[in-house]
Amino acid sequence: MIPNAYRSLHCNAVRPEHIGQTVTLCGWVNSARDHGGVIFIDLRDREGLTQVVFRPEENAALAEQSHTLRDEDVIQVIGKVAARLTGTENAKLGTGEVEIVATELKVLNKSEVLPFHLDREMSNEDLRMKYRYLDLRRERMNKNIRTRHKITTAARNYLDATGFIEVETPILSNPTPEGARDFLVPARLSPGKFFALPQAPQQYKQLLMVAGLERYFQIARCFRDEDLRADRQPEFTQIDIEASFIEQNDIIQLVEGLLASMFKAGQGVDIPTSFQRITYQHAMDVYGSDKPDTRYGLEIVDMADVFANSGFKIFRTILEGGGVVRAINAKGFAGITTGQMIRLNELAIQAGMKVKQLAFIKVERNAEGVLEYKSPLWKFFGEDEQKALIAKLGVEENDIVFFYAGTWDDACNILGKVRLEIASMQKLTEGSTALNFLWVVDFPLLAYSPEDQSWVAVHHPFTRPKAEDVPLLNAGEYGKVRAEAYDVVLNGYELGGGSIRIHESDLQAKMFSVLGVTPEEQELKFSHILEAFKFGAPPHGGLALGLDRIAMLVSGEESIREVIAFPKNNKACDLMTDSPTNVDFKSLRELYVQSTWKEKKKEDAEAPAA
RNA sequence: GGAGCGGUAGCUCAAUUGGUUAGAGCGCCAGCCUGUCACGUUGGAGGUUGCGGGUUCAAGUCCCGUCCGUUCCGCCA
Repeated sequence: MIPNAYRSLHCNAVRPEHIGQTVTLCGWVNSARDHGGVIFIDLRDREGLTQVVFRPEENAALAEQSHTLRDEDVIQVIGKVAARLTGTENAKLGTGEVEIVATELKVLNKSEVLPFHLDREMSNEDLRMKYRYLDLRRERMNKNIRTRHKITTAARNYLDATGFIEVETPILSNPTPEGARDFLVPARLSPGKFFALPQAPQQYKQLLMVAGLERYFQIARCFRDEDLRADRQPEFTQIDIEASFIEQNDIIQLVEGLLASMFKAGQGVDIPTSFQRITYQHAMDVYGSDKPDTRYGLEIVDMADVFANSGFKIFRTILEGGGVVRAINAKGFAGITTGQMIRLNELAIQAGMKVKQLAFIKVERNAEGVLEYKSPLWKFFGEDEQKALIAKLGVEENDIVFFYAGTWDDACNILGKVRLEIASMQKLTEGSTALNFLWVVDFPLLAYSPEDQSWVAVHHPFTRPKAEDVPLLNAGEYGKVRAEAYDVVLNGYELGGGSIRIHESDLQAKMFSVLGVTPEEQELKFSHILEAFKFGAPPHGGLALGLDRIAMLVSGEESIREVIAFPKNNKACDLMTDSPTNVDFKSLRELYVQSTWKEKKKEDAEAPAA
């Protein structure tokens, strides 16, 4: 801290070495302990606390003044640093061996009583958001905001050191044809036209590669007008990266180093700089998710070989029809409650399960000490099947095995969700400090959308197909084409993702046509990028990391709201500033915009009862 | 758009099967208190139980509607 007229030290900096010195401190009254005679004030600034003592026998007028201090008053104190009386040291404070014997007190600003306690956790989110500036005074929030600063700085430093150049791209840009809903901004000088806020600087960063920048990054604010979640806000921040003359492996190594520097800065931990890599296919098969949490097992096991010739007709028929039979062994979860079972089934039904109940086998020892396989379907299995099943799943006493038989898509989706819910019910990650980073690679390039009755890009339309799969693309086997795309995952959270891009205009045009973008639309919406690719676009690729999620995980929080200074609530409103807000007719008219929104009519209270 | 959980004093929560004047801790205000650090202590103020309707002799509690918060599903290239 640079001393100035307001203060000579931060509160937390006062140490025994200062004993005898006169210091000036500023801050907030954290607590005032008035003993009638002597008064203690804990003075707080952003760095910490120092105890200030006022004694009537030394300065009666000053002591009298100190009686009027209330919590959160902003004050300046001049005083002499003294050792605390023997036996009154406070080991809980960094400054607990010393105190300031005040000689001058200036009240810089009185505070009204706060609407909530700063030193206690709150459950009233409304109130926290309305008084966010007070919420941020709390130690936890102060720490979160500063941790975010540290990891952002670490990222900047790392990327600068590895040759990346920070470039700002436009916030006012064009709507994205596919993907999330855009926030629109009316363009007054182009009547009737609109800008959109960027969902990501995707096209700009690729054009910077065409521009020959070779290595670009940006701490980029992005906007998506979709419904919110604990880890999704309408505006959020990405560490956006793009580089030329690189391959997937180069990006992966770069990002491993980048994340290591960020976790080092934020948490002080050294994470391994070579993460496990698994294919999308493997992730879906074994975890039923493309962002698997590998802090626990509960792996999904394919049971096709066990049931291929099963006497249990349902399983056999599904297998013969090209479906799958898969199982999860929840170790030690035979004590599942009825309520938990109901919840699992509800979850599975919501995820697309066609039957009412998940098939299961529960293994418990009965009163006679004999192992019992309690299950609606155990009796349908032959003895060999039973043995094979037990061996394959490692079934033991107190386990419960859940089955799903159906299409591969449904099995992944349903068992993936069941797996997460069981882990939550069994509290498998409680108290865990594990950081399970991994890469998911070889994503499919395209997925068929039954709603749109067309193929859509799994990542985005600029993603490069794997070279060896291009023949499949040309042959129209769209579902089998894999992409040069990769996601980085931590403990079940997608931290970021990216791809090697298409840099040839003919391949890009081919991709657009597969996606059902007509030549006219291509010309209208993408002519700039298609044209740019004709002028010597280098091979390039990149990735974007969700800074908010990383900050959340580094801080051990469960919502990104806790690491964003001024977040929006569930309805995308800011309760502090009461935004969004109505605008008057004149403002709208200037923009050539008219609202069609009508307030719902109140129910006719006057109407006679029917 | 759908589902779950929640809404009681400024804050955090309690209130049995529907039954007395809706309580506690913290905070606040006032008094006392010269070594506390979540100071102590005595007293006091503070409530449209989110809102509207209904059932009932009686509703914080049951029913219907609605609003708000939150979590999840849908959605998020």
